[in-house]
Amino acid sequence: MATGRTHRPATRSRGIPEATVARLPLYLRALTALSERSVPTVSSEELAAAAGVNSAKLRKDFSYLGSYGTRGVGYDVEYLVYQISRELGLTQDWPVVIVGIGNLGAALANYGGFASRGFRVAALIDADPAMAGKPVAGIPVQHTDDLEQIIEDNGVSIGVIATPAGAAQQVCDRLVAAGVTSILNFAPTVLSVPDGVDVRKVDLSIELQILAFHEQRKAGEEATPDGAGPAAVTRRESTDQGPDGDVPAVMPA
Amino acid sequence: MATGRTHRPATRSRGIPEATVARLPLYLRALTALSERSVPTVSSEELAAAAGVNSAKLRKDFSYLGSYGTRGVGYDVEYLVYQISRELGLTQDWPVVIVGIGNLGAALANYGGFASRGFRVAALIDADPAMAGKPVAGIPVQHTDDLEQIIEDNGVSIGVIATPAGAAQQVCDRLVAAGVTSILNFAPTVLSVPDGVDVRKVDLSIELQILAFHEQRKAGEEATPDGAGPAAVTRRESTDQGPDGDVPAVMPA
DNA sequence: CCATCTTTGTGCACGCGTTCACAAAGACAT
DNA sequence: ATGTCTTTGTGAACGCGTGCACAAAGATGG
Repeated sequence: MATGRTHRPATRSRGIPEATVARLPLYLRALTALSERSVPTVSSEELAAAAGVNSAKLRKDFSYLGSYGTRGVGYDVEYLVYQISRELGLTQDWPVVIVGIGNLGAALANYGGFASRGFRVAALIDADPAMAGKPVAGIPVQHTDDLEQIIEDNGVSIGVIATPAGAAQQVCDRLVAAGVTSILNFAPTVLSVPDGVDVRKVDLSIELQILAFHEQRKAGEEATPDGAGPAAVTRRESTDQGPDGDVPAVMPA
Repeated sequence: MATGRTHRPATRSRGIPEATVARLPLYLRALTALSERSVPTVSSEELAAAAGVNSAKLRKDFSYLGSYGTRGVGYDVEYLVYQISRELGLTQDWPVVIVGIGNLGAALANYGGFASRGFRVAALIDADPAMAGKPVAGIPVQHTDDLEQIIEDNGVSIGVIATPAGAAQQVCDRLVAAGVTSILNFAPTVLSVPDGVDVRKVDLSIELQILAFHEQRKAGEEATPDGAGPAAVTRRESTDQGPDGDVPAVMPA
């Protein structure tokens, strides 16, 4: 998982558990694919397989939304697509601003997955004056000075931060002051926001580090006299200096 | 949270809970910043604030690694940086391949956060013959045909998939067959992998949808006769057609 | 050497999330 | 109308993660 909710300590939003909300987009995607293939109904078992989850979990998730299934038959695909879309708020238009148009910001601006689900890139904002006016993904980049005005003019409530870490908190503060109440943060920093503002974090480096942890564990399984992991892959040389190497830090960070 | 572990159902890897592992990179980042400012020691309270977590949680997390603190004083910054780095496997070199060099793939290749933490971009791979040989982030793009050879030559065990959704599973299968055992997936698809392979997913569109859900909830709080949410922002027109609108699906998906 | 003060490490309780297993509900055939 | 068969919806048990609150440990000063 590349994210971690920051604020809002798992408070059930309206009877719908946070964990369920996080899976709804997954179901929606699977259902949309079925819809395009004109499949009329689907069972919890089939849909669960397509979404990569347990079928009991899926049924319980849907039970929070209401009783939308038909026993003995399954769920009506089109109807469920609509219900989930409505629950997620995707039946309305969400203008979004992206702040920080570097490599990542530009990639996000070009990302098709946004526009296709009710999210409209209302503006691109960057602090570099040289960027101003230059079009990225067909949208002219605007300068940070006009941030507040842009937010207000477009009624933006969702902001995406793709700036360097050093600028993120400052940008965040300005977004919040201008009325933004939801932030998707790609900068590798902990943002502090007032109550009522939601922050979700996407950190590429953290994801890789978690993978590295598990990878190291797999590689080290050859040594454990334990259950003897099946066919331990010995691909990399062991840099270990014993289980308690006391060498002082050398990591560049 | 932009991620969700797919495989490996929360199995404690070696006494260290999955949730703790996911926070270690966060602590490491905060500690690195302290180290650069030459701060010798730090208390659990201070470090927790910097990492944005509860101090009791932080102490419990560290207790899984061992007793690295000194009561009455706190934790030695340099020592802790080393211990966490070692635990995460960052004291060794991790060659990584990125498959799919579009907007996102190119942005990832340029992303500095990788190289700075022991992750080395060993190769960039794309299916478009026109891309072959063209340098991105100083690294020449290679063709998909050579995928297996590249994995083997570089001893790669971590792969990043940034292809379109349609190609992801196929690329995944080839990566796994070639020996990759950890995958970071940016494509909006559920990947199926054999046991022993870890997949982490980063899905930008899902993150936005989760934010939209909470945003909608905030906006709709004006109507609830309940506790009367403080100063409900009435920024967007209510598209609601009653709490149980029975309109058939219209979403484009 | 003793007293005091700070901070760690953890026992414990609580709540959320997951999963099993089954009763209720409806479709469908006869 | 009745019986069978499929699939939903959910009660209940279990396990993980979180946070409180405190005892143990060590530093520091007299």
